[in-house]
Amino acid sequence: MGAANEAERRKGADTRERLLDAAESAVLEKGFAATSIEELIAAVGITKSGFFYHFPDKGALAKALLERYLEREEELFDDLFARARDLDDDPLHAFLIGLKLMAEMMSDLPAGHPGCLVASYCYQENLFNRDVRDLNREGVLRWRRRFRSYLDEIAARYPPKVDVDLDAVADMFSALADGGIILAKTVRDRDVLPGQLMLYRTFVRTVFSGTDR
Amino acid sequence: MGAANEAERRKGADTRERLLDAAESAVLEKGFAATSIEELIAAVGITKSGFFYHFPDKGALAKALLERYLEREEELFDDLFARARDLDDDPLHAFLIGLKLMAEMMSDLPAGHPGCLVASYCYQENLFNRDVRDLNREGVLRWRRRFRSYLDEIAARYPPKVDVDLDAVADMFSALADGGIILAKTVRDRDVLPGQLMLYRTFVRTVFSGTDR
DNA sequence: TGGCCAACTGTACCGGCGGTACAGTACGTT
DNA sequence: AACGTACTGTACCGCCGGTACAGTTGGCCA
Repeated sequence: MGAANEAERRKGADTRERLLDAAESAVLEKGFAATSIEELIAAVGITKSGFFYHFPDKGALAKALLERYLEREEELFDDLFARARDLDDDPLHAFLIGLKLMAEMMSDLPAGHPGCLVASYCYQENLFNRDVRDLNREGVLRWRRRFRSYLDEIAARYPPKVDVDLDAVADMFSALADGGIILAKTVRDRDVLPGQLMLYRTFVRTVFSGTDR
Repeated sequence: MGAANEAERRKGADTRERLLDAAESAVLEKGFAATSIEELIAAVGITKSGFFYHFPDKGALAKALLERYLEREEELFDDLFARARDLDDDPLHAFLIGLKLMAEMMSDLPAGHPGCLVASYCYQENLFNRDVRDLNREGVLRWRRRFRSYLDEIAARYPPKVDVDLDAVADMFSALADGGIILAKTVRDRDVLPGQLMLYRTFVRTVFSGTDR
């Protein structure tokens, strides 16, 4: 059907990706409103008309950007915790390994974590329509469900030593990650984010195993 | 010297405060770049000339806004932890009371927490000059020093049961607060932020007293 | 080889906004 | 009556986001 030109299609998809790349870093550095279409097309090397060929308006760019970001995060989490589970079949130990891998990954980013789009969008919510805001919300709720399922599995084998709401403990990861990114960026110290993730790790360990180390 | 009109001066200071009020809520809702001078003067009921009488340019508004915000936060923390200390002279118990007061205060905000300017500015850092970025950094470092001093006092009486970096535990409050605000805003659930603060409280309790309740 | 289609370019235009410049004014204090 | 504060009014500039739409390039297939 339609079929048409494969090489052209690849080229188009590539340009679109490069627009999203340029947009992502710009948005994380100065926000969506201050990210001009002109700078994006200059970075990619196309004209303004070219931009509007790929996105009907700036809002469509915002949506596509967030969708791609959330998908990539999901893949990263899937991958990382699957690897951790391969290393240890015990749910608690696997989770602790996963958190350590995450902290190491953050620590290895040479320029520090570039930022979280969810947090960026959150502080500019009125710029976006309902679609995008709901997308953001669903993204966070998916993180909650993911961590909650890990924690449920852990709690089944290790009854919590402390009285905590597991949804809150699940959210705590996201909160510490987003908060840690903000602190790391503003004090300009790459080590803050991995430090916070490792603190989450010791919290989870003490909640379920009650022991240090 | 100069002395001059007292009533006029009060009126001018009042208009300036109202400009800052309008700017603060607007910035937290859609970011600094998307906050137009025109909407601020419309909200306050003055003309554009009036705005530029109070601030030489938009950058000066950004700086004044952040300065006021940081001062108010400082006062709030001073006040709240002083009250907590009045209720219990033990540093650990006082700190735990302070955290509970904080959580209750956040819980009582009818529309949820309006947002943290530090976080908002962090995700728009390239819009601001060095002055403002350094101000933001100093603000966060002041929070760290404050909580670190509480924790040092606690650690002197209650040796930590878990091996943790006290600077990281101090930062953890800020990270959970900022992260909690983001989660609460994006999932649109006021209870998330107080929940995270209470989790920080149980973490601190288990680190220093090692017991649940 | 001719036509199709994806992926653009070129040109023109609009309105909003940040910012500048500066003259004028209302009003309380001295 | 004079002075300073806190503005208003008017006019203007340049940039940028956004729209509209017609034209062009270059692989691919029949």
